This record gives sequence, structure tokens and C-alpha cells, in this order.
Amino acid sequence: MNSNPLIPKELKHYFTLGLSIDCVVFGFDGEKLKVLLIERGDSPFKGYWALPGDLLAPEKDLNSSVNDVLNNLTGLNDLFFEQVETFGEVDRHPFGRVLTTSYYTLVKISDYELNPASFACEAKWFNMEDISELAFDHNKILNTCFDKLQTSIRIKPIGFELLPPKFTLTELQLLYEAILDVKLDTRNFRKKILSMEFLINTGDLQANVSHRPAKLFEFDEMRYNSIKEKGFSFEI
Amino acid sequence: MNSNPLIPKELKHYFTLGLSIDCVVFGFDGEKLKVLLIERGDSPFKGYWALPGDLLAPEKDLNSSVNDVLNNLTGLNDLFFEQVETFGEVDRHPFGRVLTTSYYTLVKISDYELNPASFACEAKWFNMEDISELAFDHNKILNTCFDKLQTSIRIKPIGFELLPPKFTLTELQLLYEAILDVKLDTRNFRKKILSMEFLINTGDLQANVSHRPAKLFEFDEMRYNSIKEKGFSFEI
DNA sequence: CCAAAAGTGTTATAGCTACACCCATGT
DNA sequence: ACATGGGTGTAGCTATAACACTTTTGG
Repeated sequence: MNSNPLIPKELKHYFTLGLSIDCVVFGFDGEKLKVLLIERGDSPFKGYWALPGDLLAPEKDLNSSVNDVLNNLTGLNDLFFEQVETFGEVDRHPFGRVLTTSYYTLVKISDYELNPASFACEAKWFNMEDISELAFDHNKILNTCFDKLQTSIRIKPIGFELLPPKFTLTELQLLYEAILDVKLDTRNFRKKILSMEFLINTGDLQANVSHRPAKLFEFDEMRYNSIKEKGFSFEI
Repeated sequence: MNSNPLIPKELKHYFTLGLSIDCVVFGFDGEKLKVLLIERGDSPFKGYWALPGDLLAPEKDLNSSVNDVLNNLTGLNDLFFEQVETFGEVDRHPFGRVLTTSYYTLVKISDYELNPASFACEAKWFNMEDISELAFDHNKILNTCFDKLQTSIRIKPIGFELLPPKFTLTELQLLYEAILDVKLDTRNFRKKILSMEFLINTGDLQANVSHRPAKLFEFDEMRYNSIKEKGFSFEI
């Protein structure tokens, strides 16, 4: 049960820390950037909305626990995570010394319709722009993760993680506009993204839309990896 | 003595973690990128070279402990630190569960001639390229911090931290070449860096060189901050 | 006067920005 | 036929890359 069997006695005082994992789950509904929050059922901050998170068990690796933490709370699984920052102010948790390592991840909202039964607790998507006071220092964590998302999405093709497997160029553009909070020129955006040559035109078209149906594209990860190895760099 | 007074009993098991701070100190000798390492005097990894680091005390903030840790080990002080990543594999420390948060910092080697007396232990500058097997997972940490330095220096004017207050454009170019491991064109480099208008020509010249003496420049941080606020972005 | 590094301008190319109209579909 | 969003090309501008010789100092 003791995770630190060989630690000298005089250092025992240092082995009293708790470390939590907090996760910012971003989603996109086709219009606005969303964040998944859970309602706290326990003290402290009972009743507040918070980032999904939990304590790290001493017998588990840090990075590989993130998926489990999120899965337990929300049923989400098999996501990619990016570690962002570790927050360690002494007074950030009112009950004791708990540091937290933050991560963000991106989910296709459509894949995970929020079925309340599948959640261990109340979970809800919020518009990024509507989020007010969260538990602990979670507003600060959220903002840091959002900044990281904004820089990452401009240099790595991670946006596709937020869209269904087949998507239109307009959907992709709306996603970039929502995350970067800018208006992009349609022609220039298409020229640029298509010039990168890792989008496959599936040949399929949108169905049941009362206007000219858009072509559906797929992200070709194999192709992206192969051109990336040749020194190609993604940038929007 | 207990840093977690209000933690419920059933969670005690989670409050047995140790967290260390490890710091990658980069320097530049005018030619090569250097890293400051210390020789371990104690088990585990006794006799190995390692990143300067220490355990975080439960009563201290994470980010503000970095300076103290480094100061105790090396006498360095008042540096800027950038947090890079937290490493938390279960088996990364042979004596118990110790996670580590890594930081890098930049020092002007000339300001801190390595006076052995001022060091709590054996410390030495190594060429980045000559570093072989380090204690723990410190090679991995070093590589991660170096990657971060390479990306940061291209988008933030942090290179000046490695040079004396007055420096020549050639020194600055050599620094960028050493960190990014590329050859840069002298004329293009000067055009670009001078076009950013945050270097002050001090009017002073190099002394005691057996060739045409170079102009000495200073980084104007005030001016950098003011143009940055207007939306200017640094990029090399 | 020789060695050594400092300093400087132009041209060609690639990438970016700005901008307006026709097309395909459902109702 | 109309409403709705899908889809496309060009021209001007800006940034980048490639490239070689003259200048100033010390010895």
C-alpha cells in the first residue's frame, strides 16, 4: 500500500501531495465552440460546475490515467489528449495540497450524444463564451487550455477531431472561425487547405439540404503523416 | 505537519505522492548551446550527471519554488522560467512515486562564471550535443525542454537572455544558428531582426578585436512590449 | 599590405490579401 | 421562380530566399 517504499524517513514530509488530473473537453456543434462540464455533487464547491477531473492513483502513470478519469466521469473513450500545464498554488484546493495537471481533448459531439444515463454525474456542454464562475481555479485552467488550443490548431491538423469523419469545407471553416474567433475568407481558406493535399474528396454529397449540396471530405491521416515526414508543415 | 488537514480518510492513499522540480538551464558561450548539469552525490544514480532539481515542499507554490531550487543548487538567481511538462510514469524514480515538473531557463554564462565554491555540488556546463546518459529520465526531459526552446525562440524574443546586455548582430545570429541548428543568411537575418525595431544601436563598438569592430546593440524590452501590444508578432 | 570579420542591396519567387458572381438543390 | 448556401479566379502586394563584394580594424 505504500507507494514509496525506499524513501528515507527525513523526506516523508515531502510525500504527502495529491495530484489531480483536470480535463478540458472541447466540442463543436457546427456553430460554437463548446466545453463539457460536470456539476459537483460533493464539497468543496458543491453545486458548482467544474472541469471533469479526479485524483491520480499512486500506482498509475500520469498521462495514461487521463483517459480513465474522463471515461469514468463521462463515458468518453479513446480520445487524444494534450498535456497543457500543471497548477500548483498552495491554496488552490481548500481541503489540502492538491496540484493538478491539465489536459485538453477534442470530441465529435455527434458521436457522444449526452445520454444522462451514461454519466456518473450531471454533465453538460456549455458554449465557451457563456462559461462563468467554475469551481477551484478551473477558469484559469480553462483559459490556459483554450490558449493552447488556439495555438495548436494553427500548426497541427487537430481540427478534424471535432468534426464527423466526413465533413464539408464550410464546416471546417466555421470550426476554425469559432476557435480562432476570426472571420476567414472562403476562397482563401479553401485554396490553402486544399493545397495541403491531405483532404480526400469522398465523392459523396450532403443530403437533405435545401440548397446546393456540399462535397464531403475526409482527413487522410496516412497522407498527412507521410508529407509531414518530408518536412511539410501545416499552418493556418 | 500534515499538509492535507481536511482530506477524508478514504482518500489518504492518494496523498502519498512526491513531486520534484527539474530545471534545464541553457547557456551560450558564443559558439555552442550549453546545458548546466550537476553530479549526483547520493543514491539513486550516484555519480551520474543530472538536471538540477529537488523535491517540492508541501507548503510552497509550484512555480515560485523553481527559483529557490535552482538557487540552492547553483547560486543562480532571478531568472525567468518556462514550465514545460510534467512527467509521471510510475517507475521513473526507483525509490518511490515521484512525479516531476520540468522548466527551462536561460542564463548569460558570462554573468555566472562557474565558481565551484558557490555551488552546493559539482556543477558543469556541457555542450548540448555532447550530453550522454543522464540520471532518471532526464534525457527525455532535456529533449522535451530543448524542443520547447526551439519553438519558443522562433516566436518570442527570448534569445537575448542568453547574451550579455550589449551584443553584436553576429553573436545574435550565431545564437539562433546554434539553437535552431541551421545556417542563416547574414543579410536576411539582419534585415529581419532590424526591421522589428526593438534593437537599440548603443553607438559602442567591440574592443580589442583584430578586425573591423562590430556595433553593439541592446534589446529594448520597453519598446518590444509596446509594439507587441499593438499586435506586432515576433517570428524568425 | 594582409588577414579577419563587419556590413550592405537587388532581383526573382512564393505566398497572402482582397474581392464578386454564378451554380445546384429543395420548396 | 426564389431562397439558400456552395463553389470558383485574378490581380496587387508583401515577405522570403538567393547571392558577392567593399569596409574597417589589428598585426
